[in-house]
Amino acid sequence: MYTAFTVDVNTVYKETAIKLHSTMSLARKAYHHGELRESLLESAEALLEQDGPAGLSLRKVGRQLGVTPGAPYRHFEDKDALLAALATEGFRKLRAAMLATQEGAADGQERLRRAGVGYLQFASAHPELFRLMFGWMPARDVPELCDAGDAAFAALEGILKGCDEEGLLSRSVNEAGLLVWSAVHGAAFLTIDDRLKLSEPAPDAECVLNLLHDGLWSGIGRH
Amino acid sequence: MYTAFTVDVNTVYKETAIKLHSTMSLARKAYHHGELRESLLESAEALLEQDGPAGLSLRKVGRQLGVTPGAPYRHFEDKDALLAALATEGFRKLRAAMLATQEGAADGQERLRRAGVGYLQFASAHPELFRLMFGWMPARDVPELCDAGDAAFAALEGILKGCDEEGLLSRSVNEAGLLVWSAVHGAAFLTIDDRLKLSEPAPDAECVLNLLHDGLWSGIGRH
DNA sequence: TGTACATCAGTGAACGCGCGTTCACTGATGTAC
DNA sequence: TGTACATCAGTGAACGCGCGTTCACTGATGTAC
Repeated sequence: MYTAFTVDVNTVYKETAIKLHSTMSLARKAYHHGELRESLLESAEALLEQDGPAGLSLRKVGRQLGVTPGAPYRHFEDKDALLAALATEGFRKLRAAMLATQEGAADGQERLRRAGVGYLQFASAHPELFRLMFGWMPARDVPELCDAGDAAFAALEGILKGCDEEGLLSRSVNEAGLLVWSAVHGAAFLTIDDRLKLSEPAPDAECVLNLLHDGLWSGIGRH
Repeated sequence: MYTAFTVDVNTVYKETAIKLHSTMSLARKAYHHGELRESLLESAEALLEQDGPAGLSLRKVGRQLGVTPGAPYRHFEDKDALLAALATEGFRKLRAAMLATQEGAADGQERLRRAGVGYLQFASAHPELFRLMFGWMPARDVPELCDAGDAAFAALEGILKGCDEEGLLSRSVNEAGLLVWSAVHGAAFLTIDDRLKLSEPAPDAECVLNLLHDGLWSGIGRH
């Protein structure tokens, strides 16, 4: 029984990258990794953020996990499937980021502001993933991926509908949505491409979004 | 003298992809291409738009031009240099697109609108190039490329300054710039990623931009 | 509780591929006299 | 105008590389009895 070694292994090898699990943990190397699918996704995202999309290869991900080149194929049909799973997870996280701080918001306007901050923070935290999600997704039509993308957009739409019901909007939900989404999405890209030199040091997500929010809400024109 | 064949060649081989030039043109195959640098850039952009960044290789570009794999190295130090040149040219075209229809505009507001339309049209016409310009540029700091990018931004800034001098703006040029650029940039990405399902068929650049413009100028909130 | 066995999740070697890049070369161009 | 020659812009063969993917295999797991 390998499990007999659990304790020693945990202390002796904790400095190695090998992750130990209660049900497997063993001397040096597990034949069965145990959570390879999750680990692949994690490693792939780390690699993506580090080297960009061109630097992401299945072999590298496997290598980083101490696993054979063929191993990932037990969990993903091919490389594209891994990327799709990555993007899908990304959309879920993006949605979660928008909705994370909704509680306790006074009104629709404040809910919208908070969702925008979440959007920008997500993009800043995962720039390459964000690019992958938006630049690459249309190529493949994976239902799961599309659903996750739609759900993220639906979160924004829901908040705007709330605004509308509260009588806050001067135009249709669709028009307001186009404007709001464009502005936040554009700001996200400009931020991760480091094209915003508004101040030194670079302004954080909340600050950028407050500027956007004020401008969007009341316009840039003199009335 | 090969030039003696010019006329015949032009008629006989016009169906082949070989481009003939007054100073070289010859039987079937020129040793010296004549305009290889320009041709490489053209072919590379076509390939980029067709297959995306992953599908762009120097060898393919050369092949498409009927030239040896080594030939491009007479004109570009390496692949990155070609990409940088492509992006540089892209920023020049983007700037030109923004400024192309400025003449005859009644005021700053109209100038801003037209610049926005140009921006959107450029992105629609060259989606992959647009992505390359914005996603990839920060990696390398090629002075020419940075200059071209700055010049494009400066065009927008100039128009906004004009608006400011005409007393049209309710906020600073910097704040208005962040908002306007974000909105148009975001709309550009959403457009090329085909995420805007406002209407069927998809709205054109002018239409999307008019919506943005109205919203930006007067805000989405009820006053 | 123990044993047999189907299933699962890895191994590791191999495949063919297209890529970026180098290099010694050669044909074409253009310039000096 | 003609000739010699330096320079330029190609050739084509070769290099090593890392990649995605396949495949027969085997160790580990979990389930039925």
